[in-house]
Amino acid sequence: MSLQKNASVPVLTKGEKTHVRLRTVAAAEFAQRGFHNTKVSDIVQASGLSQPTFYNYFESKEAAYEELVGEFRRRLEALTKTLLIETSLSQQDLLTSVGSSFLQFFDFLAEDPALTAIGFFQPPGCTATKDGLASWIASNIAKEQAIGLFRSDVSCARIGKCFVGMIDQVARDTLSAPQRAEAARECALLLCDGLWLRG
Amino acid sequence: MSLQKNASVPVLTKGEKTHVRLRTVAAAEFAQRGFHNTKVSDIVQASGLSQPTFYNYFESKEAAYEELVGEFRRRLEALTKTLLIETSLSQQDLLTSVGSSFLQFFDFLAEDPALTAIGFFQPPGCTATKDGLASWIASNIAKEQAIGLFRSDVSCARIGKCFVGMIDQVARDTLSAPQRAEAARECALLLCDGLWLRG
Amino acid sequence: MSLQKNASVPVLTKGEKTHVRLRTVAAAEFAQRGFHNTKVSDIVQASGLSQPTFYNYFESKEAAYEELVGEFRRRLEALTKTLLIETSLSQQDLLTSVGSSFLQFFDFLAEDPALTAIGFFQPPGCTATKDGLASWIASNIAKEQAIGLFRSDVSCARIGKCFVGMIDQVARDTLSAPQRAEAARECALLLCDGLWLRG
Amino acid sequence: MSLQKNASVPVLTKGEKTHVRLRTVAAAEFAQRGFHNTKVSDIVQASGLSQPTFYNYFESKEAAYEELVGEFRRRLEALTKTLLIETSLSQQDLLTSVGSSFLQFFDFLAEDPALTAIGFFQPPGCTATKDGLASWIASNIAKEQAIGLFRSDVSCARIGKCFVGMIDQVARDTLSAPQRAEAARECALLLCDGLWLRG
DNA sequence: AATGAATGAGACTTCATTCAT
DNA sequence: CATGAATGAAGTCTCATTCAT
Repeated sequence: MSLQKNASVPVLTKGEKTHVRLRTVAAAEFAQRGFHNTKVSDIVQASGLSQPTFYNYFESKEAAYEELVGEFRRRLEALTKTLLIETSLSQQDLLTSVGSSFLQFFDFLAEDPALTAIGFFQPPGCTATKDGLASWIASNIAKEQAIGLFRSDVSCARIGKCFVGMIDQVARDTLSAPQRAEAARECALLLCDGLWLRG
Repeated sequence: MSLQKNASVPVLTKGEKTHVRLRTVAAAEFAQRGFHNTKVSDIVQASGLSQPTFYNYFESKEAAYEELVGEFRRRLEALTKTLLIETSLSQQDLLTSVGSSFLQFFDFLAEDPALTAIGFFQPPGCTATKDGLASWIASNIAKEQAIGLFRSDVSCARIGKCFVGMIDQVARDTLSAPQRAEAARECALLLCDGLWLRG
Repeated sequence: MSLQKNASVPVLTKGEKTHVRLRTVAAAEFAQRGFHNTKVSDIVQASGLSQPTFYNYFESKEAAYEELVGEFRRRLEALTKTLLIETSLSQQDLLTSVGSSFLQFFDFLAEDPALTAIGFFQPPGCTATKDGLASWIASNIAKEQAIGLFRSDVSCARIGKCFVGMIDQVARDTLSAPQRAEAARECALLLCDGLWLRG
Repeated sequence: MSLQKNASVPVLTKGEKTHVRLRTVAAAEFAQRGFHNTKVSDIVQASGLSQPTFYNYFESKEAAYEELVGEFRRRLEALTKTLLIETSLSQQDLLTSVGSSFLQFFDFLAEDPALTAIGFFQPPGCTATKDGLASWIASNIAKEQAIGLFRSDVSCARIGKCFVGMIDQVARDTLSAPQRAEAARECALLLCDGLWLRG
């Protein structure tokens, strides 16, 4: 038994545990009530702590919010990076692949609903997050256009925005895993195949 | 030419003019700063009026906001109703028609930017507005599916949401008239034709 | 037909009628809600008039209130003056006479309930009114003590206050005419005969 | 003598002391100016505190007022309960006993003049307090009538009201201890013996 | 005789934030 | 590490009152 072993188990000091608790509770409160309608006193009360303690761990209410939004964005960016398609595919495989991308976004957004609400759906942060996402996706698309996967007569930026818009509206509802799969399939179908009946 | 003719010109009383001014200024302030960061004192100051006057025309700050949001939604719903396609079209004409719908939405959203910000982009009202729009569009789509214009293997509700999501993200930027035309064309292309290159 | 005749019929100008209406409505509103909770806007709304009109007839909200209180006090003082007993009476007749005084007070207070509420039961005016009444009664009592009608080992001022206190508490409830008669009889009994059983 | 002894001395925390101070000052201010004319800013200024502090200890201005009125009523009810006469007495002793009851009320009302003003003399609470007192007294009287101490041809409710009315009017003036004794004696005389001279 | 329109002055209440312990 | 206690700074809303017509 080496000490190494303990290193893998997260050993949190009391202070770190408090920080985590505050972050978790803050996320839940912000998600439920929105930034403006959440009071610091709500957060500490739900945490069983006092107000000054909150300020031991966060510069301000706004800083706490930023911290949460920032965390969400980092995760989202990381995910997006993994979704780049790097090789040519058949149309059928492309459909599957795009569907998988949608699904991974939907799953990601469903994973931590409070954080998602704060980072993706709620003002004041949601706009910037979506702009970021749109540009990350656009940058993927640009590469995919370059290898001839996608049409190039629509700008990658535009496609990125449309992609984000679809995700945004569709993921707004809380969806079960099968519902997410279905939604991803339909979104892919729409985006790849287009709106109308084909002969 | 008799004085009668003036009867057709809207003659506003002083009070009505004040109401209009307050509404206009309030819309601008709300649009610029958001609901929570707009103070009644900002609005009246920018209107050259006193605070109590505000309360002569609106129940509360919130009521004023609702009034503006409501107005926006009514207009948006009316527009949407006019965009139903009622006859079968060739693929080419359909593309044009869908493009025209996008364009009309973009033009509408650009027409009164302050009101649009409040009703469409800003919390707390934007979610409900978009849900409304999605359902109005879905109801159009359902009819269009029924006459065989659009594929039916994706639910009209889903298509409505995707449509709204695209509009939302694309219209977020302030666009000039030609930019809007371009954007509408591309969105239509994407939604009708799909993402990839066709042989 | 002489013009004299019309003199007996109250011929009110439009302005006088408005004044009366405002006074009546104001009395009702003040009585119902109290001075502080009655808004000038309540009064004029209930009168079908506008706020500036109120100020055509009263200096201020407070002045209107004073006018009503003053009117009540004048009537009450006049009544009290008529209740002086000027001749010696048998004990039985005295009881009747004191009972009659109580009854006249109760009837008076029931006559115009709104005005009574304002002048007799409600602050801020009620204290002064009762002090006035107590002193008017005391002055009657003094004379009645002088002619040997009442005991003199309790000061007339004290008796006046007790009298007023009894009236106040007993008349607080809205009483029907028979209830008032009964109340007056009991009060007289108590005040003349005393609290206990006599052999 | 151990430190233990201090345990019997009420040790108030800083917060409790602040609460007490605010209550005391609030009572004085309310008593002096009345509820409507007392501003929270008056109270905190006279307490050397800031406005938010007031709201740390009371829900609202009204709640603070209620707290004071409630305290007064509780004390008054407790006192009244002790004044029930449970044994038969001679007329002379009864007079003394009733006089003592009056005196105890007068002393009680003089004890904490600010609280008395709020709970007993001032609107909006005074009416309910007096109704309460009248009914508590009536309930004593009922028992005293049952054992033949008092006449039963006047209802205990009526006697209760008269008793309260007398207390109310007589105690209105600020009286010194000897004046209170004199007042109590005269009131007892009046209530027991009646108004007129006896042979 | 009456009013549409406007306001000065101020009250209550809230909340993020800090100090001293 | 944690908190009891306190507050600066605002913000919404109310209401008696007045001006100009």
